[in-house]
Amino acid sequence: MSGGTGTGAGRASRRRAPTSLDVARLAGVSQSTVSYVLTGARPISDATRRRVEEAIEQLGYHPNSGARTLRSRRSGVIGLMVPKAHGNDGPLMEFVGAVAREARRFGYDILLVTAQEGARGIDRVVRTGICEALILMELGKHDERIAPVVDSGLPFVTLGRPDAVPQGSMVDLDFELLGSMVVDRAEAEGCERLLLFGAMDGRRERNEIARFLDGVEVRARDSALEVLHERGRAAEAAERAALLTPDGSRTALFGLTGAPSDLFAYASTGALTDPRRLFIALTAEDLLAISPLLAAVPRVDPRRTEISELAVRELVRLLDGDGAAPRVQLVAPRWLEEGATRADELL
Amino acid sequence: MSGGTGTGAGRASRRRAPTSLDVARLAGVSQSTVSYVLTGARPISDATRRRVEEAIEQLGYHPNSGARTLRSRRSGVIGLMVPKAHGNDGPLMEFVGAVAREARRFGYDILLVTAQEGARGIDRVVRTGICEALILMELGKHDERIAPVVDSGLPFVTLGRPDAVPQGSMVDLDFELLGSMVVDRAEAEGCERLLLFGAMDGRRERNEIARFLDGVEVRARDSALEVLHERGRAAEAAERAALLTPDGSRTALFGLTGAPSDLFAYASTGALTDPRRLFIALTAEDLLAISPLLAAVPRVDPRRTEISELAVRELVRLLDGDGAAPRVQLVAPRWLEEGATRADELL
DNA sequence: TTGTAGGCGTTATCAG
DNA sequence: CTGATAACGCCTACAA
Repeated sequence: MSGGTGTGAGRASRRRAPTSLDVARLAGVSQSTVSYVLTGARPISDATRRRVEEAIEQLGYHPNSGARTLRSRRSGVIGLMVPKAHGNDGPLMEFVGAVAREARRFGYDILLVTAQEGARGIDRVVRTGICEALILMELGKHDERIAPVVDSGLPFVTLGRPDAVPQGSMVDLDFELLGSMVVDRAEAEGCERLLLFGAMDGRRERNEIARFLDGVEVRARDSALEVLHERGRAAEAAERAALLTPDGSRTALFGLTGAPSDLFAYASTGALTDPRRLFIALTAEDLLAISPLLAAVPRVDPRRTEISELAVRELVRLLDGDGAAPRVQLVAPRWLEEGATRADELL
Repeated sequence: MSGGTGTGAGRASRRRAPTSLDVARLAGVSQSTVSYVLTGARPISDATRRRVEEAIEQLGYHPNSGARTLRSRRSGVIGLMVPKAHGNDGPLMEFVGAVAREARRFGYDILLVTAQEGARGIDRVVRTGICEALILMELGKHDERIAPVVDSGLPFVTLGRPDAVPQGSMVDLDFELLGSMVVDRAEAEGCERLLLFGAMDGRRERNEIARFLDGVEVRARDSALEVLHERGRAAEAAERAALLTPDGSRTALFGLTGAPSDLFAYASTGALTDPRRLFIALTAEDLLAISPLLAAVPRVDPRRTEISELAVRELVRLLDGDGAAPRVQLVAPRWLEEGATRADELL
């Protein structure tokens, strides 16, 4: 490419983009053949396929999205309903990024639908045909936004389950399993008590906490472990745990929700220096990653990336498989052990 | 609505969506009239307008996005290039959410383009006509993804400036101003020294840090303030600051980057208990919001929401105004004072 | 102030 | 295995 208007950094001459007809002419075939090469909806001889692909390459042809959507009624776009960020939105971005990446692997793009738009927003992206499927995050138990989704008949997946919505699939962390895992762990660590903190009892209406507590309860039923709840903050829980723990016994401390900063602060005062009496575990929030003090505490991986990817794959299954039935999939939490539980090393 | 197929939660009968022709028939006008009512591209009498709007309402009509895009070459979609999350992505989500909300205010939707896709991804959304404009986040100094954007001739805005890209607009925090603000503040606080931490010198290649340091340098030139750099972490900087500070004098400590956890830990040891000797300030990361220990420290608001909104409005200006020239807009940082600088209250 | 008609670029149904 | 051709739903000159 010597001179003229090459592919190079020319002055953004906004000349008409090549169409499939241009490709067809260059390849010496009909327009429909080009389409069939692209969609693979019909067998094409290797010879012509090659010619078409060369023409596509040569012209830098990209099929027009609007025309394709209009004709095929498939936009290749998945709507992602994101909640309005509240406080620490790091985890949220992890979901969003993972969803977007995985969607691309299957040829889909992600369009953001903010929670702020409410049911109208869902209605809009669905009725205008912008989105051909939906992923819904942090749906409330009886969310107004579920109606237009179900009404549309489009396939959808919810991340975290509000209540059973039989028309769509669901992907979530297995909070019930997590509950039993925590009980198991506490016992394995030789604890006599398990003290839960993070305002768990105040949030029975939140499904994930209810399920976690169910898991704890069921598993603790045939166990000698005493389960206690702490209304307040982590530091208070830790203090109470220390008071509750006689010499020679041990107490486990577990917080489901994020924001362990006060525990962090409490730990740094040296009040949690006896690992023989206290076993501490948390859910893995990004905060911990940057906090050397809590890096050694066992954490539960909430598996956000896996959940996001699974949600996308499930949606693709619903889109591809014609009469694929919706289903619920739970992802098992995992213990992350980056170090021993040596609270005496916290400082 | 008694029986039959009302608007209610019927069994998602995916019947054909109403078209503008349906609306026209119901309103007793021609199809084009419906279009003109919607686009406002031609004056319509109040009577017919009302009839059309009623028909639209009655049928629940939404214009088909594909058809509209195909015909008008405007998709109403803005591509948002998000970087791959690294560590603490809370700030990232703040940008994304604010961009999405503001875009909706102007009738645009946001499509995610992951950095992972690279230049190919940009090329794709641009050439297929999915996006009619772009917002680029965290572009590298000489980013490969800038070429296809410029080539496309589409309007775009960068958040944070890599290097001058005269074809597009830019919106960013005024880091130079921030530099001078920090120097000013240090002087106002009666400090003799300003100690900067957060690996600033190691990241001269990052434009924002370079600009911040420029601001510091220029402002400190005609000042008695001594400016020092700390390679290491916040805690080390604080320790060094304490060592450097003779009785009766005072040192300012400022960290530009986030992740102040080690300063946090350091503060909680009681090592920073003398506010007469140390003045501490930080950029406001979300981490601080949940950390009672650092809540009282003066922070700089990086104004992510304002920057995001401004970026969207700038893009709308480029899209609407025909020959609107690209420009650079810097947002002034602000001091957040939620409390005095009383390090002795940190614990 | 309103109606008529052509075409945007693709897919998919006809034939061959 | 491949070609011609009719929509998909909307916008917008051109006519009236």
